[in-house]
Amino acid sequence: MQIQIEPTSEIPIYTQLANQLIELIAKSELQPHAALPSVRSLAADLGVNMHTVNKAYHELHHKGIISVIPKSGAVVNPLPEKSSEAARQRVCDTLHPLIAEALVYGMTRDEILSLASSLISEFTEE
Amino acid sequence: MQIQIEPTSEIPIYTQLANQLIELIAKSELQPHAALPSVRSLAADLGVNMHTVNKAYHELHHKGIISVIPKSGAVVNPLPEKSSEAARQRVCDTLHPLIAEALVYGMTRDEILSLASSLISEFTEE
DNA sequence: TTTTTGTTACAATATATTTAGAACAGAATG
DNA sequence: CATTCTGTTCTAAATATATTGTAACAAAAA
Repeated sequence: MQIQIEPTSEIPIYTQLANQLIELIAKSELQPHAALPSVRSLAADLGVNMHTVNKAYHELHHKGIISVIPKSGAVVNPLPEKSSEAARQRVCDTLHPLIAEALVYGMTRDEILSLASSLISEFTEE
Repeated sequence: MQIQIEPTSEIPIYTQLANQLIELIAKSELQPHAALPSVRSLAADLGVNMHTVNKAYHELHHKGIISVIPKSGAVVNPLPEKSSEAARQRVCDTLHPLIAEALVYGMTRDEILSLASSLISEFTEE
């Protein structure tokens, strides 16, 4: 489980962890039905508190990306064949201000779209 | 200045404000060299504290989007003809985990790219 | 049966967010 | 020139969030 936490980052540790787990799933390095490490063992590996890992897991659970089975553990959910409306809305809400920022930075439509395209390739072609 | 703040949002007020100002600039409703309202007047309009508006302005200043002239006021910077490497990096850093999330939600490459494209149009064609 | 698991509870610390009040000096306005 | 407005700075306080620690519990797994 190749995960790097930067304790001095302005991004909360639980968010860093949730993001990196999402990226591992997107790259299929964590496949559907795969069991995630226990909150205690992953916390020990990363040098953070159990509750911090637990918080990351529950954020992923809330987004429907993993299932947390009480007293047992967490497993990766299968990728839905069709994205839910709620999921698309979540992506849209985050993407909206980011697109505005990119435009204000002087990025062109093509620059933005090819950046997005290359980031997608990074996950789907590795 | 059509800005709506949601006090109960999990997104900090100063971030909501900064994002909406960026969107106004992206839509050219706030044009280059336009003066932003004083921190006191905008704070009064929005029903928030002066320091909260000040924090939003300085975040935009830090991103190079506006200039804050001491003891005078804030003005919108001209859109750069060419996006800086730092700006592109900032967009990339935010876009990277979002793309991963969209893929894990089951969104296809085309769904993601056409969502991005339509969001770009929303700013450039209105 | 023993170990491991997530869960829950209480507590403590640190940081971030938001508000408030006041004072200051430079800029803008009349 | 005098007044008003401006962002800046400072202190202060309240609230929320983030992180860690310890402990105990009951269910699952070994």
